[in-house]
Amino acid sequence: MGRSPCCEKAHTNKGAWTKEEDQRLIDYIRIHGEGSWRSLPKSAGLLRCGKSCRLRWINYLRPDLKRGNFSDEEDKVIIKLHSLLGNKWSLIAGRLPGRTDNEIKNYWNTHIKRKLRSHGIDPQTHRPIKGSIAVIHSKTVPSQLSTVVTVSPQNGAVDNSFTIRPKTDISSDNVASTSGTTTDEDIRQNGDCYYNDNSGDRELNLDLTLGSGSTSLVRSGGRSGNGSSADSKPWWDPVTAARLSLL
DNA sequence: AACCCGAACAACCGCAAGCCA
DNA sequence: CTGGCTTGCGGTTGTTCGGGT
Repeated sequence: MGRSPCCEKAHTNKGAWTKEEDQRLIDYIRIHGEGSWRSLPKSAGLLRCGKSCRLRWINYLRPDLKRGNFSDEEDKVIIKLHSLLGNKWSLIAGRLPGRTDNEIKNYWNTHIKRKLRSHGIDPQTHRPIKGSIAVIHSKTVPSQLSTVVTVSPQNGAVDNSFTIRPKTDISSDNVASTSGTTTDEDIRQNGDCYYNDNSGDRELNLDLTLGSGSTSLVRSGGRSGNGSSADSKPWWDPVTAARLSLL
């Protein structure tokens, strides 16, 4: 069958973009807006593949990009989101205004992976690497529909604990929804979880749902165990949540 | 000064999902 | 429903740069 090539390779430039090419792309998008990437290069007078134009715009030229170093807060958000979502860079990027999936992916591969390993944590599984096992205790308080999870790393790190409770028990403050994508809408529809880090005064409301095949913090059964759905799994996973607190 | 090496980041590639006629 | 086209995503590769020897 074979797919038609995304562009006429013989007549397209590759490699680093020149200032002139950047300017052409910026000017064109300023006037015509984003989209129609396939036809854009020709219309804009660029000898580039549409894909390449899109990538250049999204990852480098977009005016709302933050650029510069990642803050500690952003680090934490990335790590926590990655522990829940895995390599879903676009979803993670959607929660970090001004950051792109490519940027986060690169940052993860070059900085965070190393940082986690140095703390004895496997960056892929977010579990302690053999030899630096954390002890996880959890205590559910049914009357309050909340669970207190205590994590005691054995590698000398400071103990940590946090509380998880259904989001409806708290104020309706949400993290800013920046992407406005279907995913965010799904998140709102499918449920959410409130995450409170007891070790400090910051609270991180991840407000997430997950794709298929991952561990989930999302409600999958009755919150109070009264069997409102077929399976009786808790609506959040304390082990996954515990992993978060390690970071 | 020249070389090597690793870190950082930009860009490419293949694939899959979504859209639409 | 089907198939072609477009767009978006994630993995990977290529390039540049800075520090060490």
